Amino acid sequence: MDGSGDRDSKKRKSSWRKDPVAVREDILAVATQEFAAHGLSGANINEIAEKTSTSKRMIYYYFGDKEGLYCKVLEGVYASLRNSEDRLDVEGLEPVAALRRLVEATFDAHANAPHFIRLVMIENIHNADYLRKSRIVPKLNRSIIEKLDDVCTRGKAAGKFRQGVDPLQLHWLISSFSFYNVSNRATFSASFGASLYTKKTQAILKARATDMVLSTVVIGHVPTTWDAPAG
Amino acid sequence: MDGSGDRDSKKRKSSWRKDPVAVREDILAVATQEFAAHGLSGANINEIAEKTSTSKRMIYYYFGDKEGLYCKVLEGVYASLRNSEDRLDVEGLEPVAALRRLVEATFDAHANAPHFIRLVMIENIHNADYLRKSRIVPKLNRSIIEKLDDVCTRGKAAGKFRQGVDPLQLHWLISSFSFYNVSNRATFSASFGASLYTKKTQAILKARATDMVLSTVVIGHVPTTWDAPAG
DNA sequence: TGACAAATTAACCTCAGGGTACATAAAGGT
DNA sequence: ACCTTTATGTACCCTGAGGTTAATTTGTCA
Repeated sequence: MDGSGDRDSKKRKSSWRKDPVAVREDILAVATQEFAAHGLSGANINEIAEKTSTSKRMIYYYFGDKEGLYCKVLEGVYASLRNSEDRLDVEGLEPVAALRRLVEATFDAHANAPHFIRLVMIENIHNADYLRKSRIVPKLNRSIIEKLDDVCTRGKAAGKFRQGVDPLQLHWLISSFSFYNVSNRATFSASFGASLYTKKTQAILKARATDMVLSTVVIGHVPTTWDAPAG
Repeated sequence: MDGSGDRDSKKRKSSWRKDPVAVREDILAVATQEFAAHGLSGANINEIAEKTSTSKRMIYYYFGDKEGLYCKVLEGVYASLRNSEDRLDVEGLEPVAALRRLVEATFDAHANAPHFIRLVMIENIHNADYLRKSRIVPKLNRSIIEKLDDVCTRGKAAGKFRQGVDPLQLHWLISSFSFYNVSNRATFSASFGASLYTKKTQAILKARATDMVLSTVVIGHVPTTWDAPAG
């Protein structure tokens, strides 16, 4: 397991080299894990330091204090979710297919970004105090709304979407089940069992939620997923 | 405002009387506020003590330690949400009306129970560790599922609901937007502005979400809320 | 090659905050 | 009236964790 660790430890032990970028990233990666796991007050700077390959002093050197570190972590996860959204190409698709794709992609993106979800939960506990300080995050979120707006505009123009459909409200709706599905998994399972969290049932939930969104937005869309035998 | 506070202070000052029930409730009420506001590790026992009309010593006397107090707070808010759900009489209504009523009531109940929402969020951060220890909470949650199950069964029997409709999945869906609407208000507003959180827009969101649920569950239901002019 | 800045280490400081020890007053039983 | 149990007030302890000081090494540019 430590076959190649030799070189690394040599590097760090007898004669360490400077590598500020790697150190910063190392700290951020560990801090993301820890803040996501335990929250702002719950996370422990000493533990974060131990899990990095550097020392506590470096955390303060690069990030000032605990809150500074937390802010950078927050910006990091927001940026990384934006990336996964931006990779989604939806402009080329016909409006209904585009909307379907957007909903499914959002559902999946949330399911695959538990750190993001947990940090957003934590941030909500803190009334978004740190998010509001960030100058980069508001920009990040614009792109998803623009995508939805584009789809809605084209859908209405084609006579396929209802006229009153509002991109922001639609985003609220799509986010709600995508987010809740991950954020409340623990309490939901504790209350009602884990039956909704098998791979199979998750696929069903996604399909039904997607179908449901389409049936409110798309004129004449008839939902069919519930017609399948239960479960 | 303190016209009658005189008697109370007399009671506590010169010759205090024993009143264990009131003391316990006082502590619980304050602790609910504080844990909901700051989380488990974020809440401060000294501050809780200061905000009660009793002392820190009594917290440990009645609740053992911080986690013990937190558990009781958690059970308290769950119980109080159950109450608001149980007061809802839905058995007498025709299935479609009953479902509509259930969705609207759930939306409102969540909107009016911010403490509950925040504590559930906090509990999810802790992977529902404390909720799982509770023996009373699983019982509490059964009643809402039973209500939904009753409505679904009647709806299917009347040929109005799709056959595959599943009460637990339906509950997941209804909870998702009801919960998210409150839980993520802070970050959502920070990202996209607070336009969705006016009284008027909240009513619209509730109506549209309700309409959406009905359109997936009820055969032949045509959603109309989006047809209104945007906003 | 030596001064200067940037990066890093190790040891230390401080105090907030969870938890306890001990004394004591009120109620309740007999 | 006494003893016991329950309830309460005061003062204190002490560790964990956020943050700092000061010295050391590495790189860089005259």
